[in-house]
Amino acid sequence: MADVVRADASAAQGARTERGRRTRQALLDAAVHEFGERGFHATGIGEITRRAGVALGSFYTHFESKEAVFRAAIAYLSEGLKAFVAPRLAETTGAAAREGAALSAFLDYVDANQAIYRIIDEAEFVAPDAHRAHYETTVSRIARRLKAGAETGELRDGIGEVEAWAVAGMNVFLGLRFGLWADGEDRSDVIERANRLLREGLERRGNEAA
Amino acid sequence: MADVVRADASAAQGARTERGRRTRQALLDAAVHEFGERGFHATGIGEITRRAGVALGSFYTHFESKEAVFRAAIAYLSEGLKAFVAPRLAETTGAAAREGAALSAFLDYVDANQAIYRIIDEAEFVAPDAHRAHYETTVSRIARRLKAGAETGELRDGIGEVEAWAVAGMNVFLGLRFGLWADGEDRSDVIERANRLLREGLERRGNEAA
Amino acid sequence: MADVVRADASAAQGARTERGRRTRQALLDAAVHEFGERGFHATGIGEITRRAGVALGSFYTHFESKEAVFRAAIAYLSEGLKAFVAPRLAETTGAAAREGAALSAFLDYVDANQAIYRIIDEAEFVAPDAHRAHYETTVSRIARRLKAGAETGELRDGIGEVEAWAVAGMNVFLGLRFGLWADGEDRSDVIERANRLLREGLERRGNEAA
Amino acid sequence: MADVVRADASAAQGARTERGRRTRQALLDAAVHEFGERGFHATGIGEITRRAGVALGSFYTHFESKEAVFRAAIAYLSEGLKAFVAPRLAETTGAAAREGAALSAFLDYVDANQAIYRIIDEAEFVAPDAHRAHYETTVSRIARRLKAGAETGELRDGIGEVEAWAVAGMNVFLGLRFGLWADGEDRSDVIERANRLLREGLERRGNEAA
DNA sequence: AATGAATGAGGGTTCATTCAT
DNA sequence: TATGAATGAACCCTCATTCAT
Repeated sequence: MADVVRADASAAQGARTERGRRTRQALLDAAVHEFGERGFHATGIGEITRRAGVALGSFYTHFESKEAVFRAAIAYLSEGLKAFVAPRLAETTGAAAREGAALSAFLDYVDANQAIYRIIDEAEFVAPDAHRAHYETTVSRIARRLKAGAETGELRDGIGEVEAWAVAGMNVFLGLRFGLWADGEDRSDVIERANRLLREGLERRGNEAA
Repeated sequence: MADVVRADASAAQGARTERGRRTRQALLDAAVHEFGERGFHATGIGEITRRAGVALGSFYTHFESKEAVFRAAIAYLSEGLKAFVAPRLAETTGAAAREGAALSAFLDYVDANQAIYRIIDEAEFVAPDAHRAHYETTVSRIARRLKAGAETGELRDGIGEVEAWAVAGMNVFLGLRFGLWADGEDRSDVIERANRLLREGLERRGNEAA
Repeated sequence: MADVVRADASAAQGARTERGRRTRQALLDAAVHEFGERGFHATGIGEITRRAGVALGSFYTHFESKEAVFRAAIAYLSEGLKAFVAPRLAETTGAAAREGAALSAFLDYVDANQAIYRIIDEAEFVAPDAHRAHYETTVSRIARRLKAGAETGELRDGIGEVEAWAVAGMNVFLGLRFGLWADGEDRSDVIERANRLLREGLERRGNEAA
Repeated sequence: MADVVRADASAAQGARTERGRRTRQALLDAAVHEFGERGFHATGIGEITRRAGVALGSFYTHFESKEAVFRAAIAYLSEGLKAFVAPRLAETTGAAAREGAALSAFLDYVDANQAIYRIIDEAEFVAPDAHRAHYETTVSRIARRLKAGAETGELRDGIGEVEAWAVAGMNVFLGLRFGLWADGEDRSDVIERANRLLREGLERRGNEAA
């Protein structure tokens, strides 16, 4: 996710002074919240600047357009997620366990950053390239992990892109249902079940008989 | 999907005469295409009526509002998908095979109705209740099938909502990548791999050793 | 002037009904007045619609943009001027007299349509092509008359574009000073002097001596 | 033209130090170019300062407002023109020849300072008083020359303001067509024709017969 | 039912000018 | 003097919806 399309204007304009950098960050934070709560189309520039505590016109000192903040918001959340998940993966050993850790970390991140769902989903319409780039990066990270697991002999040989997209879809939907729409479910149970599905599949094994 | 929230105006207004029924259908078709191509916000009523070949004002003879056609479009696609998938499931036996058939049918439907992705995804922002209802219905259908598989002994006991959401996510993401964004991949390979993942999981079995 | 660049939207949109035609004309009249009084940049769409007695949005039912009405206004005045001058020329005989009649008619038109100056002058910045086209058409009309005068033997041979531009400039500046900025001067004296300049030039003739 | 309305801030502010004087001049030069290329309304302060190589805020150290630089630009060009034309007039004898020299010099000035047209024309809307003052000064200079010619007996008696405005219009339009919009025409021919028109008029003389 | 003109609130963006450093 | 961020009024245009025919 680190290298999601970067179309924001951070370099092109503004942010020459420390004060400018702070204002830009305030605007970006405000945008993440507003977009997350109301969505891109329902959010006006005025709402972003009001939340950031600056004048309307100041917005354009730091971002080229509404779409530009939106893209900046995607990059911000994408990178935030990556930074949040990485250490949790690092401290986990075992290919299957690592996928469980990834899901677990993802659920935790969603808890604290609910905006990520709406923003990345809405990107399908507002910034299709960034949307696709986000998922492709995500999936390629998963694919890399799965291939590493195959190399150590923990996972089956021949695992590739299809499996990675399947895992990504699983995580995203579980994050939607048990992260964003969480309703008091036992989260460790969710993770354990997802992990078992990934490890063993759904079929009854011979030695599991009645 | 049949019972997705019905907030459209089909019953409330219009459709009294045959002519009216045809106009309404032309508008609905046009809306599905326009929403699918441009998205809800980028599509104007005028574009729908132009595509349908009727005057602007006529739109409101058949639909209460823009949101109303959008909901009608969701219902239309939802029901279309259900009607398309059902017979393919009916002719398949075996719990695992049935999930493969469901995915296969879904991919085929997406091929012919690419609008379904954009419309249902955008519903998250435009008609959140319909969006959520769509997924919950989808998942509950999967859950019912999985439970049936457990009862026949083909699948593990205890399979429930978590697994159903996981399967749904898998299907949706594979449909996105290998249906909507298809790029010449071998589709039967996709289905086979997804099915194997679902049946056996990803771990190397003991008897698979070198 | 009849064939000044026509970039207005009269054909493309609106004006399908009689009511529409009336509204469009009201907007055009209002635009001519506002542009004439305040200029293009100082005039807002709201001022035009207020003067026309219609809602703001209605403007865009009839014109594509602010620039489009401006171009329509140029064409309107250009054609109005031509229609006003033509009969006065028709009833005049003699090449030199005809130029005097043209100036005289022009001064009268300016009296009643002061907007023409500001609108055509401002076109240099707002619609440069229309501006240039206006002058080129004007000049070519003058050139045609001068050549006709040369053919009848009233005017010198070899008169061409240069002389036509000179005459045009003379007329425009006299119109500016003694039409738009008129300050009680005797207009017939102006016309007579201009005409004499055109016929005889400024040099003292031999037979005029003291 | 020297005494065109001076509303610029040159005296009022800035220009205390040598550095300040240089910055002010850089801004004025930049403004002349930008106004000449894009026009008053399409030119932003930021474009002027960028071209001048100074920070945005510095603009207001040297000019009171955008209108103020515009007026300064008018004065600058007006005076430049006068300074350019004067020596060419001084070295010419004969009333008619002097008008030819004036036109010739004007065309040469326009070549090198195309901005003069757009800036002075746009002044009609931006600084009407300066615009009018510019033309009145120009015309009064012409009138003075014509009257001098009448006094020496070269030109007819009774020549006055009307003739001066006519000459001014001629020059301006010839400058527009054969200076600004020049298209490879033979300039000396233009000057000769204009001069002949001024001296002799357009009518065929008796002694010109076939 | 159908038509197309009319409505007006709302939104993104610009830009001359001011301010703090 | 110079800098560049900050300000906020103003403006053009869009578009869902209503209305008169």
